[in-house]
Amino acid sequence: MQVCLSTSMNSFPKHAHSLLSNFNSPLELKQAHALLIKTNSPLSLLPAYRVASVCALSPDFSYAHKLLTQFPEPQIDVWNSCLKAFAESDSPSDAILLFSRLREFDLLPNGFTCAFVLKACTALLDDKSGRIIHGFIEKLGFKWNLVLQNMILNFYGLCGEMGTAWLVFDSMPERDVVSWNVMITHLIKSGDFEGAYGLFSRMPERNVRSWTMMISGCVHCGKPKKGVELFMEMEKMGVKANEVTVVAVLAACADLGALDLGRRVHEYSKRCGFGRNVRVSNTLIDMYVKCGCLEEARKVFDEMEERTVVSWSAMIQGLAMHGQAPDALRVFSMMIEMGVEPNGVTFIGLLHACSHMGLIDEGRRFFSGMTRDYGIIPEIEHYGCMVDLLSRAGLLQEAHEFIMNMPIRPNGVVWGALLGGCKVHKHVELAEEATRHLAQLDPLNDGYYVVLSNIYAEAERWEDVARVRKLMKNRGVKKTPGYSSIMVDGVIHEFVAGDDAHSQANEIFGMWDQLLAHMKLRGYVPNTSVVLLDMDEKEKEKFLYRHSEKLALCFGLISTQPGVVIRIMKNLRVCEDCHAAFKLISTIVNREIVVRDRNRFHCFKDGACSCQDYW
DNA sequence: TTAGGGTTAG
Repeated sequence: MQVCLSTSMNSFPKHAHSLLSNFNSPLELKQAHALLIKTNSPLSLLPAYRVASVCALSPDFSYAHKLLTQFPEPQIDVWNSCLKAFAESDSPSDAILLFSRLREFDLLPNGFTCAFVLKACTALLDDKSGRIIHGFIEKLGFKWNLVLQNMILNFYGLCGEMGTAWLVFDSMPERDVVSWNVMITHLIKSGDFEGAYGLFSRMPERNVRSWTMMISGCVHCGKPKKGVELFMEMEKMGVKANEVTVVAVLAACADLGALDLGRRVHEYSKRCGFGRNVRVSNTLIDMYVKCGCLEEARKVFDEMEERTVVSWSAMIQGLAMHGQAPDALRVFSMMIEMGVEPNGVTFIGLLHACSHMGLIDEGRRFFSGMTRDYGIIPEIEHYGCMVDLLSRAGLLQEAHEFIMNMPIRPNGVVWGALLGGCKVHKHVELAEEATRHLAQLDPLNDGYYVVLSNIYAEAERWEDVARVRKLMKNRGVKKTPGYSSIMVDGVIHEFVAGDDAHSQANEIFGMWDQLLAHMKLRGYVPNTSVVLLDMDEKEKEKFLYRHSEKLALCFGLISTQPGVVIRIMKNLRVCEDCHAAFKLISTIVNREIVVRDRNRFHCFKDGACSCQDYW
């Protein structure tokens, strides 16, 4: 053997040594292999671990496989290295293929073997092979291995087999924090929030991951308030938040519009040096956007050293939500100039921007350009944006034709967008058609019945209004009550229409009376047409003056210092009368009023709104 | 060898 090697060293003095021990690529390995064959040297001259790992880098599985099966004195460790590499490669199924040949070589799998094959099964979501490995692990007595058990739990969770995951979890002789965390994460993903929270409450010990998972789980399950509460509890217990925790709690702040906490977390994040983390910055952009602070979002965006397509898309979407379509389009141009490839979400933001500002031609161009120039196939969301764009602009027939010609089946949102346009442009027939589809697609969504009933009310078709109400009652659909909230000194105050339950109700009503007097001097006429109830004018006015957003605004005015920006959140859309009133009030009190409604922002300043009355 | 994170139409 030594002779052969020295012969080869003499023939290829410079490359031989390096080739035989330092190969790092499949090509170099093939050259080294060829050298051994040429010099009649044994394969064992190649270091086994290196063979295994480089084999797995090769797209040529059969070559790797051949080399491994020819290897003298097969060792399970060498196979394991190869299995690991294949499990982590682009074709994890090769790991399973390799595993199936172990028996031919009289090799007994050990715990690592199972771990790597299980990893491959997990990557492939191959529950058949996974079950075989699970059986294997039990048969071979690796049950004591907690890591393997946790991997099995994770595997069943990923395959969506929570029943089996519970069986494994319940039968585990001991569990560590990972076992609990794995169960919680999959319960959240399967939509069982209560189950996940139940486990979280019962955990014997929690680490920062447990807290983070639960906070982000709250956000994903639509419980951002609970997420914020958990974050506070976590802080109280002295658990230090990391980048991932910061992302989770910022997402909760974004959903809640909790600017104070969002700012505090931003400061904390800077102190901890998380500022360079792209995901943290992306979430900060979104948080500031959704808390109505476009300038601060822009500042975070501008200061980023590295931006991904998500950063650009979040900024475009933010500008769209704030009615800054020209800026959104400029940011898109910058993105393209910098060579960042847009994705489907980028175009949702762009179409959203166009739709909210009535930029019909630009919207049409983006819609056709996304496939032509960037190869992105429009999805249902893009069609939804287009229907919204056309319907808002009053092109209702075109929107209808667009829906009829869609290559994918329109969903409730698409017909809902047409219905919204019918409300603005008072088109009863098309509204009825849209509602017929919506009754099939989304029969329990109260919003659509309410819009149709409002369309009839505006046309003074009270019998039809009554008919829709009856339909809602028969189907058990209830109207979501509208409410507005405002945060003062860290406390959220919520108001519903006609609310007199607030401890300062009298001062709130007094403030409204003062404002009303000023507004009337400036030509305000209450727009009672938005009160869609069959009652007399005076009653309607009284009703109008107690809208939840007006109450929240008056409370904001009596409880904050002059000049401070007032931020209000509303769960539904702002009504037309409140919109007109807020424009006037912004001049009377010389304040900026930011209202976040169901799907966009209205920034009232000096008698105008950032939406330019197009919403 | 095991668990957590960002933008998404009305």
